[in-house]
Amino acid sequence: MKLSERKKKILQIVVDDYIETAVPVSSKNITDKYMKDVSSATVRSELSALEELGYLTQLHTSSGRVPSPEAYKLYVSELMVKDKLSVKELNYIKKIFTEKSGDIEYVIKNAVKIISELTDYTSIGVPAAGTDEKIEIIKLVKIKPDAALVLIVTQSRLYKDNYINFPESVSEERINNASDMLTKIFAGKTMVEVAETSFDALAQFEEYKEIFYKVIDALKEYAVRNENVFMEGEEKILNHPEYADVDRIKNFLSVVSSNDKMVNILHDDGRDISISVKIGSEENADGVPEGCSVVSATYSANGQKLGTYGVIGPSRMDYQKVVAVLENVGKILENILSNK
Amino acid sequence: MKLSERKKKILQIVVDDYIETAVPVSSKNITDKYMKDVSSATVRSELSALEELGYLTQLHTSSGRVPSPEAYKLYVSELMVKDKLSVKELNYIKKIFTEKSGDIEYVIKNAVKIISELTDYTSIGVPAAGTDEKIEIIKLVKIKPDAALVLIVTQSRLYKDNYINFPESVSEERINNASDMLTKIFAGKTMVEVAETSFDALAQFEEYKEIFYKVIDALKEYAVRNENVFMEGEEKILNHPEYADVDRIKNFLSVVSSNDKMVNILHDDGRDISISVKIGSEENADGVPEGCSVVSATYSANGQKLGTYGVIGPSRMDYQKVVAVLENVGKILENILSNK
DNA sequence: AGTTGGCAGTCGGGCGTAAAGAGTGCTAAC
DNA sequence: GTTAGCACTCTTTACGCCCGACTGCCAACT
Repeated sequence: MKLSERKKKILQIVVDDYIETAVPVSSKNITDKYMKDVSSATVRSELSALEELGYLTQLHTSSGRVPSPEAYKLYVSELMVKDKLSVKELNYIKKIFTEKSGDIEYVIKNAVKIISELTDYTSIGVPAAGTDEKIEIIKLVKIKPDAALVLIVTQSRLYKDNYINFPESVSEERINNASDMLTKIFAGKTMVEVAETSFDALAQFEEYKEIFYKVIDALKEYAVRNENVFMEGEEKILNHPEYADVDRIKNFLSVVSSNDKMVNILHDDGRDISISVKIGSEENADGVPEGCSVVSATYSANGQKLGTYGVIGPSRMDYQKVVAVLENVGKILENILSNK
Repeated sequence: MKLSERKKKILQIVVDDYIETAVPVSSKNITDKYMKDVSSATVRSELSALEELGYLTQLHTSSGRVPSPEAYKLYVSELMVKDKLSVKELNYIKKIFTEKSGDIEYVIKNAVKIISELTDYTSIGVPAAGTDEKIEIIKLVKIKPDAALVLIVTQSRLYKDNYINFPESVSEERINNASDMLTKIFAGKTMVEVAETSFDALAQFEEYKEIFYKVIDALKEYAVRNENVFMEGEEKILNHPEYADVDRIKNFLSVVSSNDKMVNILHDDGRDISISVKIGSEENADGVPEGCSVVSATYSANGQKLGTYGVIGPSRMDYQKVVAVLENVGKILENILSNK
């Protein structure tokens, strides 16, 4: 079902116009604004054909046409004219990322913020799971007489959110020894492996075994714990006229504020494409709410996946801008992080 | 302007009924449901008097009465019957807090989650600023050949979100030495003090001064960095009929998703009360949106403020439940944390 | 003096009708 | 293949209307 050039052009016009105005597009509107060389009747028959093909729908008999999810897909993959960011915007992105440094979570937080600012949509990010990376260092840091912070360093991540408590005070020396031994034992294994193995052999380390078991528990917890989802501008969805309806808002927010659902939606499909576009529809149970689209990208540095970032908004989304922003943030990010 | 007992009773009835039903309360409704001993005409004159006193308002001449912010204030401080949590709810709270441990941020996250679950409102929490506490330990932990994590331990907090990068690889020994020296130099001072002092004297430490200055920068950043605001259930506001209006939702979300604004609202006023209730109105520029109320409490353990937690929702809020939940979560939390 | 029933007055919400407006689909002619 | 024209459909808005829900006031009662 190849589309004629004119059909493509008209479809592009419909999508562009609908994205801009949020108003169903009529044949007259098309001829007036974009195609003065033909009459509205001609366009009408083309529109009718495009509807037959599943690219357009009508809300009711006497309304203009609205793009279907299929139309958006085609638009993004073939019809859309790619946007370029202004120099100002590019510099802004660069500035943020060179000023700040830190671990992946911090980078993602900033990326999400920038993306939301530049696109004016709700933006989201999840760090790539590092639990299948090899452990490099395990370190216990004594914080209180009877408590220590468990740090796990893998190639791309630092896990630093778990604590262990001891029944009584433990000397710094013991803790340092334990750190060194743990690193020796577990370096080269992944957290998932550690979580799945039983370490009966550790029982031999008499005086340390208690600490070891606690650390293993901490490791296991990291392995199953959900990744943080970072989000910015969840209220921006309200700026769009299709979200004047409270039920839709409710639905949107309930999806967006559920970490599990967002991780699921953002989870990259292993496909090796830079930018993925998911468009919500009734059948598509991907988790993307109907009428919503998610545009996302997975960024890497030195061959290691860093995380997935994206934008969620109405299907009637400014894909040109969004794709441009995601691509550029990605490029700049990967450059900076790879050079390190 | 003391209210007669009957006026108080009627005002209480109006607030109770309005909280329950969200419908303006009429005189007939009152006599039918709550005061069968008098006629509606009698109640009408009382209502009229209460309106005169500023406790009630009418949306239009032929509507029932709605409580004013003043009425809610009086209701919470004098009229309301305190609620008790069920044993099931109490056990649920206890279970969560004994199972989990960790630093303050983790505790707050959990508290906020529980509060939102039990009250069914949007709940929020901010850790108390620890930047005016005395530093106990400064520790640099080598993560990569040329990068270290900066840990600062104060009495109640652990700061663990700042990194420093070195131009070249630095040995573990040097880093450990630096940690020890830094702890000696800065222990007993607060981060705010450190941020305000200039440490020209450090220039003498030749080979360490570079590391020192970077750590001081990190300290300064902690000192000015905004506290995290934890939030749960921001979509729950939509369950209330007064938030059927998109503009109000927008306003609510824009306040709630601004960390600065929330910190401002939650900032405890130094007053030594356990539970604070702020009710939004036009004049009151406290930052609480009109039509909203914030109920919050500041929790401490061992004389040290831990953080402020609360609930934000429509002024027509189930104060009985909310106050009970906040009080009990606080009690349980303080018990558990003090015994440690 | 406080309370009550009754009644007039006000306002909002729901409903049907009417008219206007926006678009389409179809057809006959070019 | 394209076009102008026309009939048809459906939404939106407005208007008028009536009903119901309250209140406020007043005169009568306890």
